Amino acid sequence: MLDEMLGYCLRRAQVAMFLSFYEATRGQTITPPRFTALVIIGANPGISQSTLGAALGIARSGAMYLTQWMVDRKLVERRHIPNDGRSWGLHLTGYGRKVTEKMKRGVLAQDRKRSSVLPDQERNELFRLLSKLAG
Amino acid sequence: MLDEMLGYCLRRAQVAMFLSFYEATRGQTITPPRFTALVIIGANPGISQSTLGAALGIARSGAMYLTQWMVDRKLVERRHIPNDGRSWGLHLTGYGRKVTEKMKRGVLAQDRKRSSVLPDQERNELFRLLSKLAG
DNA sequence: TATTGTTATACTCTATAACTATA
DNA sequence: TATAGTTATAGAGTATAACAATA
Repeated sequence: MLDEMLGYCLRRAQVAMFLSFYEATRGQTITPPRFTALVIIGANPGISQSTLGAALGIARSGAMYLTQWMVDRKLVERRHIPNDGRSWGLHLTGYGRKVTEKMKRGVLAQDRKRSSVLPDQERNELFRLLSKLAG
Repeated sequence: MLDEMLGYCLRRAQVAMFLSFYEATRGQTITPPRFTALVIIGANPGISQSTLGAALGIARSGAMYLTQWMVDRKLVERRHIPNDGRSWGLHLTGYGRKVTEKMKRGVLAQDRKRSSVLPDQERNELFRLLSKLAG
């Protein structure tokens, strides 16, 4: 009965793709949320912790926890924002940028490799159908 | 860049489908793993805790935790297996069967409803592509 | 008053390891 | 020895609530 549900079918495919992520980041302590956070900060330098949390769908305190993890590893640094003493802007460090770029290449390549069971035309069709479903 | 990754696209679609699950089970404390466990036990009466855990991909102790949750709510009962004093067989109670059947209808209907943004032909194609991907 | 970051605390789910009783 | 269940314990990740500093 579970096989008739699109939700479960999606879940299984997602688990399979997660294995690719895991393989691409083996040995590192990077999880999908951490990786996503690094990519988001890289693409939006100066983003605040709260905004990052909102983008990831987690609470402020969780964003703090996640940010601290990246700061402790010198991947990210907090910089004061002018004209607002409350909030910090998040930026990748030089090291963080290097690590993130390397991970991006690895994760993308592995994602491509795993999804290569589908010819390009089917892969594109899958993207289209998933986007339609996600709304 | 995340948009180019099938893994992330799958994740987003899966989150959207999860909302359907959440709506279908609103007010109950049923999670996907709990629902899955009930469906599996219903389809495999007498299954052992360890086998259930293996099917769900969790450790023995986790299967114990999950089973106890269902037993506490009178959804499932443990029955001794003849000729083996170690293991228990898991069975839905009458009440558990009723609850499970009702949830199955609700979850299936909601899954159908959410995926109805896709015409049947596209929905079937999505199933096919996802299965191919999941291997 | 509202917002940002922070801290304290608790809860859920998961894992590992040790224990028991059976096999 | 090996297996099923159980228990104790610990960890990650999340949430809520309260607080300080700032707006």
